[in-house]
Order: sequence, then C-alpha cells, then structure tokens
Amino acid sequence: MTKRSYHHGDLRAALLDVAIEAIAEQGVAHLSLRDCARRIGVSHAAPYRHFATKEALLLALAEQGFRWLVDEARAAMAACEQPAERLDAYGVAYVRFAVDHPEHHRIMFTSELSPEVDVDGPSAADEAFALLVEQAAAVSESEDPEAAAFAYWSLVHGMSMLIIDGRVPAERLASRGAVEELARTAFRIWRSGAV
Amino acid sequence: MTKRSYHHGDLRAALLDVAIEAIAEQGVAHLSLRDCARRIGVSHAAPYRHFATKEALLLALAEQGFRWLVDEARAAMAACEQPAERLDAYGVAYVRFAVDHPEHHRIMFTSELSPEVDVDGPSAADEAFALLVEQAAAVSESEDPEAAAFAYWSLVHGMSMLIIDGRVPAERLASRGAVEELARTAFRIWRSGAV
DNA sequence: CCTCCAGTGTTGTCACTGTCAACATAAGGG
DNA sequence: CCCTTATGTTGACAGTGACAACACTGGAGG
Repeated sequence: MTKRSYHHGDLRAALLDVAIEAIAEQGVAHLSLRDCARRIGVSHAAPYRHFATKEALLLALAEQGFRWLVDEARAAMAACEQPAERLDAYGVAYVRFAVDHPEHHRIMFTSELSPEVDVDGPSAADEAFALLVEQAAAVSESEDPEAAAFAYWSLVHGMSMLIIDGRVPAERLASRGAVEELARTAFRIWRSGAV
Repeated sequence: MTKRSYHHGDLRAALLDVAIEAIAEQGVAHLSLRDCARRIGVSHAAPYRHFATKEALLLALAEQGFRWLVDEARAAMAACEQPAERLDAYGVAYVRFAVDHPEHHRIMFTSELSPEVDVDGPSAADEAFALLVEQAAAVSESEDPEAAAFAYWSLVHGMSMLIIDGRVPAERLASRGAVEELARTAFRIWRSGAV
C-alpha cells in the first residue's frame, strides 16, 4: 500500500492481477502494458523486466489459469469415490471455473499463443487434459479412452464457452448453483440419448 | 488486376477477404487496418469509409461467418429426411465449418464484440441457433428442447474449438473425412452412455 | 450533353502503443 | 564495505487507430 520506493516488491504478480482487471474492463484487444504499468504506478517499461513481450504476459496468465483449474478440479474430485462421480465433478468444476474466471478461460484457449514448444516439461494445460483422460479412462471400460475424454472435454468446454459468451439466457444462470444444474442437465440429456 | 484509378470497385468485400488473410498469417491480435489497406493498395484511411472502426470490421466478419454457417448447415440437412439425421448433419457441418474457416469461427465467438444490440432484426447468429433449436426440438420428444439444443450445441462447439486450437492430435485429423468421423464418434460415445 | 453532388479515396495529423537501449537505484552476498 | 545483479526509469522510434480537411468521379436530374 505505502509507496515502495523504486522497487515494487512483486511487480510480476501485480502485473498479472492488474492485467486481468484491465481485460475484464476493456477486453483483451485493448490490453496495454503501458496502462497496466500506469495502474500499478510504475514506469512504462518496467513490465519488460518480467515479460519479454505482451504475448508473454498473456501466456503467463494462461499458465496460471490452467494451474488453478487443475487445483480446483482435484479439490472437487477429492470428495467423490465412484469414478463416474469423479468425472462429473471434474466437468462441473471445469464449467464453474470458466464462469468464475471468464477472462482466464478465454486466454487459456486463445490458440494463437504458444507456438513455441516449452522445454520445461509438460505445461499445466497438458496436465489438465491428462487428468481428464485419466478420469474418463476409469469410467469407459473398453472404449478408446482418449476419444471418450475428447468427447467429454468437448461438451464441458463448449458449455463453458457458450455461457461466458452470453449465449445462454440469463434466467438459466440466476443462482450460483444454476451453473452446476445446467451442466448436470446437459450430461443427463446426452446420456439418455434424448438428443 | 489492372489499376482501377481512384475508385476500387468493391473495397468493402476486398477488406473482408484481405483481413481474413492477414489474420490467418499473423493472428487477430496483430490485425491492422493500415496493413489491410496496404495489401489492397489503397490509402491508410480508406477502410474508414466502410467500417467505422476496426471492431466493426471484425463484427462484419462474424456476421459473414454466421451466414455461411447457416447456408452450409441447411445444405447439409437438405439431404436428410429423419429428424435425427438432420440434427447430426447440422452438427457435422458445424464442426466442418470451424475446421474450414477457423479464423471466422474464432471471431464469431469472440464475445467481446457486439455489446450494442442490433436493431435490424435478429442477427445471423440468432438464426443459426434458432435453426439448431428447431432440429433439436424435432428429435427430443418431451424434454426441454432448448436445454437439449444447448447440450447439443455445447458438444459441437467444444469439439470445434478444441480442434482448431490444436488440442486434438494430428493423427486423428489426417483426412478430410476424419473430421466427420471424429464428430460422429463423439456423438456415439455420449449416446451410448460410455462416458 | 452538362452540372453538381453524394459516395468514395487521399493526405495530414494526433495521441497512444510495443519495444529497445542507455542509465539509475537498491539489496544482498563476498 | 563494496560491487554485482536484479529491478526500475527515461528517452526514443516506428507503427497504429482514428479523425478532419480535401480531391476525385460517376451517375441522377435537368
């Protein structure tokens, strides 16, 4: 709070926070590193000590998002014992994460980023998918487990996107529990073969 | 080809074309109206006679995309008689459209656009969803048809996104027919209750 | 056929941005 | 205690979106 003269303390984290704030206000297209610096009260070139490029900042946000997602998914699954329950807990957590962190979710799946392959092990994104495949494999006995995981991922990913893009009528999203209800309804409809 | 002195002829259409080209090359984040003008061989302010703003250009691309999607979906469904077949034809067309026009697809679902409600009737996007609801309603007898449509849309939308974001291994997308196969496999897996 | 005007393209300009290079300051290990 | 190194600052440059003022031109109405 008090003015930390010259050195900020944790500018990198502050940039990540303030960037999400700015994106929520003005959209990712209008994100400006200079504006972020201004909000923090630091010079316009300071961000470059922490991110080589604006894209690098966005990549860091995506990585952060995937790590949070994995954490939340693990926490949600911890309460379940049956494989099927665990899988759906993941699904619900996935959609809830998107609703709670729409900016992160959108950045996480902005493919134009990350053309260069990271050398430092599998990314958090890979971990999130691997975790999903694992759960799906535990449910579908004989099927191609990767295909099943892909189908499952598609459904929850599509739901997330459509919700945060405002394609779902507001009255279906009234309460917080509504998101979970919506997700479980979609699961039920598909599994019942009604569509 | 020959230099059309002063007046271009159809600069608006040329801008839409060249914008998609530029986006495919450099990503939507690096789209520049001045660069588009340069590619066409027109002055840097000419685009503003046709689009009030860069966002307006992107909105026009989205509208164009939804119109194409509706056309292709209608064409695909025309060959089918059974409601269930028609619905799946829509779904396959949806995914195929995304694969064939990834830039359009991404722009179409970049929610940060279109905050102002259009007055001139329902947008092409609304039409696309209405068409889907119609097909879904014809299939699911007693269920909430909108919920069923939403579930269906979620699956095909998620598949599209994951594919164009490069989350599907390349070997599953070898041939053109592979996309259709992938989509139908996902439908089957869900309907069989295997996941 | 002429005129004139609305639509379209141009030139010039402004504030702002991403990025880099050169410099300043702090913080902590030898 | 000093000096290396990480971090922050200042200054600069080219490129951008957007606007205003101006130029060209094709076609409608006389």
